[in-house]
Amino acid sequence: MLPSPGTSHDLTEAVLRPARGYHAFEACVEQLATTIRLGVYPLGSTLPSERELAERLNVSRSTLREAMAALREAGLVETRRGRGGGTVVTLKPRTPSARAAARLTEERRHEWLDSLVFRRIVEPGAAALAARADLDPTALAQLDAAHAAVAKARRPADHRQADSRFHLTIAALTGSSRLVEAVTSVQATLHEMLLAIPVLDANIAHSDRQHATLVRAIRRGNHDRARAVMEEHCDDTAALLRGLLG
Amino acid sequence: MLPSPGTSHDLTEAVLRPARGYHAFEACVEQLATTIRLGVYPLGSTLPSERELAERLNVSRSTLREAMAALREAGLVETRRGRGGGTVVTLKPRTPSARAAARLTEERRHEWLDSLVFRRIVEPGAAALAARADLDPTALAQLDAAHAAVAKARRPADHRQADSRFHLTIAALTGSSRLVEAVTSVQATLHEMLLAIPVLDANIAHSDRQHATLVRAIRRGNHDRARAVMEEHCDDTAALLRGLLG
DNA sequence: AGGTAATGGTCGGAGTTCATACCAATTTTC
DNA sequence: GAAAATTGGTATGAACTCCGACCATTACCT
Repeated sequence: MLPSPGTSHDLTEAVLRPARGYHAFEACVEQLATTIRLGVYPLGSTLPSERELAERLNVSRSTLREAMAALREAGLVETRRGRGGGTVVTLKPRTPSARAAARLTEERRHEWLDSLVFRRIVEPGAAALAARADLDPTALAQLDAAHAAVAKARRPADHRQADSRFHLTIAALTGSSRLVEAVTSVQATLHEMLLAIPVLDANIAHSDRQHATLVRAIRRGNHDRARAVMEEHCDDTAALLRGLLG
Repeated sequence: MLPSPGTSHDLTEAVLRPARGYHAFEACVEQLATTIRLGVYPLGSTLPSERELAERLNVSRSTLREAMAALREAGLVETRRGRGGGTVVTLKPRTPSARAAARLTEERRHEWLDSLVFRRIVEPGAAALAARADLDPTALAQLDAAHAAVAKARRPADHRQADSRFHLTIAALTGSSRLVEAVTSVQATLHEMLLAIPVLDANIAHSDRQHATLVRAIRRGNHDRARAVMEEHCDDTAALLRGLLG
């Protein structure tokens, strides 16, 4: 579906996209698994009830239940019945490892690189917007909490999850649901990519410094600075990934 | 575990989105109608064959045909059988008019405003990226053609379509399919909004000047300038719309 | 003129998804 | 301890979607 690079930039080719990529079932599995892996629902937390989730995802409960069964079978969650029961996250965050950067579809690779490009636009935009908004104390507390979680995380897997949450939190601060959607999607892909490469302490330290600078810029309302820092942050990650993934 | 649903900045609330908004049939109608109204397929042009469209939209031919039937019934297209036949666009571009800014769902209004926010991030990003890329002569020709079409358009309806195409063309120049998707979506919403307000010659002239500046910046590879101009362009349109739509 | 190819039009069975109702387990509440 | 409430578990039939094969029409090509 993706035109190979160099193909003519024909509008009609570029604009028409799959009207519906997956079946509802797959879409649910994908979204829930992503949500869990990104740490939106951390280890031990309880997901919303089936009925609520079904409504939220705009899917029948039957379909949602099939998705849940898949997650259960995959070991991401466990389920208890009865009032006060529900579905709890049991997945331990996966530790990044340097395996399997090979075995990549050309299409997949193209998708990944495209995500990096898109990210470099969307996330700096979100950062600038967050800096522009005047944030209420609650919002600032969320930002600080997310930032502290990243800074405190010791094990690489925890750091990875906290990092995702940090970036999602910034997007959520803007109050734009479309932005949140875009960042979620971008972070999901990014998460996949980062699992395929080795993690270096130096990279983490560098990243943490950028996070701190970013938070400062957002709190001060310096949107140009916030954007610039986030751009640099994205560029650094992208360079790392492009280098290691080809 | 789940914070109260009043917090608009809650991650778990913000991240979970409908896994699938429409049925395949509706999605097809929507996308095709949008594509036509945005002028990707101008009046008199022939759409791709049903088999090709079905594959492109990742939908069975039966479903696509139902969508086509809806478009036919709505008067957007006409269909002829046999080799050399196909489906041609018959919709005359609608003339913007000052009606029906009333009768807006609160949700709808929220969606519209959100689109303006998202646009202000995505389109300037696309412009900057297009300026950064070194464009081959074919690409430059497409850019110029799209620009010339906007500048030449006399009737408001034609201008509106040409404007959409111009913005889509810039996104397409970047070669990023995710960006094209984002801009398409944003332009579709924008199109709806602009149909609900009166069009002023002064606005059009102003917009045209910005287009010219933008094209110049892109051709020169001045990405900062390209972004700044596009930001201003978005801000101006947004201000107009926010003012007239409340 | 006749054959070929490309197009839309039609049909039927298989798989998904949906909506609804009801059952079962467990906690909370009184 | 009993009732109520909330949660997951199950079942059924309707509607939608998909796939594949085949038919009908028309233009192009030899």
